[in-house]
Amino acid sequence: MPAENTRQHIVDAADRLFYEQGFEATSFAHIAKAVGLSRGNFYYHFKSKDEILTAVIALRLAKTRQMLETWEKAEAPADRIRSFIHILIMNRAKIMSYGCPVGTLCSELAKLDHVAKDEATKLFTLFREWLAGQFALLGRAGDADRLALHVLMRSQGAATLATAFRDEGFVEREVADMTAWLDAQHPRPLHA
Amino acid sequence: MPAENTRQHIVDAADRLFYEQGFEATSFAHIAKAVGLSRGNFYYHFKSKDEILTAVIALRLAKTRQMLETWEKAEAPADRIRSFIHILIMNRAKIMSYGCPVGTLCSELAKLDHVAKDEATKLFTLFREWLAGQFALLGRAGDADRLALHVLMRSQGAATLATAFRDEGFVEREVADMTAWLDAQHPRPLHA
DNA sequence: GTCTATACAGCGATAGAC
DNA sequence: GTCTATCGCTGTATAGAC
Repeated sequence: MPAENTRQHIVDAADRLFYEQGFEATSFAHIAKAVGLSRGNFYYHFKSKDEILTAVIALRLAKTRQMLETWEKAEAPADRIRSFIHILIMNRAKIMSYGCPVGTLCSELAKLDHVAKDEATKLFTLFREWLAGQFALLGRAGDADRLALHVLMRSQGAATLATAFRDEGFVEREVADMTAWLDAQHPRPLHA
Repeated sequence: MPAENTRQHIVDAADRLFYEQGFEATSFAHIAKAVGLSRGNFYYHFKSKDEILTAVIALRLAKTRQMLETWEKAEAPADRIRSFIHILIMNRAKIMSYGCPVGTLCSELAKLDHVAKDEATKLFTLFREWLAGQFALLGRAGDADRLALHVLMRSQGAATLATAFRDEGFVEREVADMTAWLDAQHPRPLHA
């Protein structure tokens, strides 16, 4: 297998395992087993576990940028924000088991005081700036960042409680509440 | 030193370290060093790490019940909820470093699929039912649980973002927003 | 580029002296 | 009730054969 393919398999497996088990709790053995590789061969591709983490964060940033670009092309600003909110519905099964991939990673790395914690925060910053951009397009340039943080805050709170209580109905109500809040933030076209 | 004292010292140290470093990342060596005890002697007091975790959760539940009781005695219902919200201000330094002790523990134990995860969720349930009780006293018995979850959700979201962005001003704005929201939920006495 | 073998530190946990 | 010594295992990481 070419090195690039193997490398990608490692990052994909690490991405999933870091999310599902946490960074600290995931060992090389776990990743190696998931990829079907020997532990020793690992270090040909990555010199350390931190290097894998860096690659995982870079992958998540790239995937997120791609998702946001897709929304930018297909939808109107208000619907783009709705798409963001609906991640909670789309991924509710995983969120109830493992929480939000961004929030839980940032929290874990903060506790570990890990060198990559600022890099992980960039995932939040990416959403924050994108959401602010959408609110600006909705005529709320003056408080776009505040509104963006509000959406992020509610998503994170909903995800954390969804994990703790494992209540699917709660997630649906939170999304409905957020959507109602969003509709109240901008003039809706009457012909919609 | 009597066994009960030593046991309490262990639980206190573990409580702090589990919060600051996470459960998985905290070893017996860390706790032993913090208490000033040898690793081996540990097992006289606790048979396993999970047993220490159980004791830590029980301690947190007891401390929380005590705090809520204190508020019940001293304040009016609306002020009790304000006291809850103001935990974010009181503990903002720790929250910016380590997140919310309840939310981060529940999320970590969920990822680990740990046997004690439901026990940790009881910390949330304690706050949830207490908050619902206060909203009921404010004449919102009909949707008290929904309002309680809303307060919990916002607190959790604010804590997670506070940890990620380490922005003290953000915490203060969130608390102000939540307080304004709270004031809109119940009729305020005009003579206040 | 992948393997086995291995180093060494640290983990949770145990045994037994004092 | 606290200690030291130690077990077996797993952790990250390396060396070198193929």
